[in-house]
Amino acid sequence: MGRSPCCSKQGMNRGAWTALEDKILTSYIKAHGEGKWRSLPKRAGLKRCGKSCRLRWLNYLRPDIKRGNISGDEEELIVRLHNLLGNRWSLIAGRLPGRTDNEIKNYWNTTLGKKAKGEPTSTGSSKETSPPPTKSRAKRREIESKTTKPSAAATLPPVIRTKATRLTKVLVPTIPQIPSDDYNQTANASSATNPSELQAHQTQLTNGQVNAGDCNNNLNNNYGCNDEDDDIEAKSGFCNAFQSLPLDEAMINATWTGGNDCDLEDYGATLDLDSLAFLLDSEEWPSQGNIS
DNA sequence: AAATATTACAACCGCAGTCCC
DNA sequence: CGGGACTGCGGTTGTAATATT
Repeated sequence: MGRSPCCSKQGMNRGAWTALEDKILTSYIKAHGEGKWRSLPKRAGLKRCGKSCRLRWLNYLRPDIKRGNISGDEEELIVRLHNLLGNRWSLIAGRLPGRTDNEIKNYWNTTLGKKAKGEPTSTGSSKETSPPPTKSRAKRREIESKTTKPSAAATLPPVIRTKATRLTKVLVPTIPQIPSDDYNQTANASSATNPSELQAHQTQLTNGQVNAGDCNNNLNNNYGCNDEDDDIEAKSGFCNAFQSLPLDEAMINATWTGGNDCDLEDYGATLDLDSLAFLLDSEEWPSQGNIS
């Protein structure tokens, strides 16, 4: 497959965007909408590659972006989601309204990743922490690569995947099969969902009979999502996680109650920070090995 | 005040999935 | 069905700003 030449073309601007370029891109997208990134620069009169325009828009210029000041709640959620999902920044970002995958990724790499490793963090002012040993970045990388791998592997949860992989296909992992008695018990405990439907759904999941579209429909039908423009990709990712769930009582009760909105951050309108934190607190939340 | 180190984050790179002819 | 184009993603790099020596 051919790769786009992107910014390597002669005459293309690279590096930091100017205010003028931002303005041109913003006004063009406002007038014509997103998409067709490859041809967008030409049509908009920008000397940038489409990729660069897309990135600039998604990570910086979009009007709904919330910038800076990641709150404690958000930080905690990022940590928990990272424990759960690994470096799938887009999925994590999908649960943090107004945050971009790039921002979360940067925040993790500069702040939270160090915390997770038990290193002193520079969050806020670096004056607040004892001065770190003097190392250039290259030296630090060299040292980290030699020294941190074994201990990090022992202390950090295993990362699911390192390569970019979209979740448009539903992978059905080995799902811990719930004994029917137990299942009926948990299903009956739910007042929000029909137990027989749930059981049928789980059977489908176990047998690999549910694809992303079905899952999408189920989300729409059962969990209050109605907007057809919803991000199927994010839902698919959600479906993957959903399929891995043992569907215990806490999950059924706490998470899937109905709602009218269908934003990415709140499937079923209850996946707000609190409920998601509750969800992640569940002992039954699957290990990462079940998700990939 | 100057030099050096460190941090934060915007931007780029390249792979992989999907679309479409 | 095959292959090129397009798009999205995570990893990595470049660099301005800030802190430290």
